[in-house]
Amino acid sequence: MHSEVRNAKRFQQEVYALVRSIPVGKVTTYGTIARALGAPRHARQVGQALAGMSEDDDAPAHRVVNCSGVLTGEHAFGPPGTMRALLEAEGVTFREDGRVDMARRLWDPGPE
DNA sequence: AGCATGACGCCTA
DNA sequence: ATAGGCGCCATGC
Repeated sequence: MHSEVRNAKRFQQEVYALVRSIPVGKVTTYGTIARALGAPRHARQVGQALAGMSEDDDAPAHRVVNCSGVLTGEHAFGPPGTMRALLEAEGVTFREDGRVDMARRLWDPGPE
């Protein structure tokens, strides 16, 4: 157990905590989360952290999309269409092209 | 140590 | 508006 791994785990926990505060009906992005955590160049690591989430985690990871409103984490929610269904059930609206309407649904906690 | 991979995002044409 | 190129950085082999 090296310190690098510990830090990665702590980062992972911080990501989950922030994801848990995303309001129902809203979405945020990997980059937005990274910035909020003071690590603006770690958008990829945010995705990595979510990929490592265990089944029983309560964090609503389906509310995290990429900066274009594309559901890039869709594959982690079982059958195709599941992630979108979860979001629509919460009132998230989609554009005709299948992307989330970011202009109206983006949630940004800002730097803390 | 080097190379590939990825739930990313900015810049450019 | 959008597709490609490229920078970024943790992980695994």
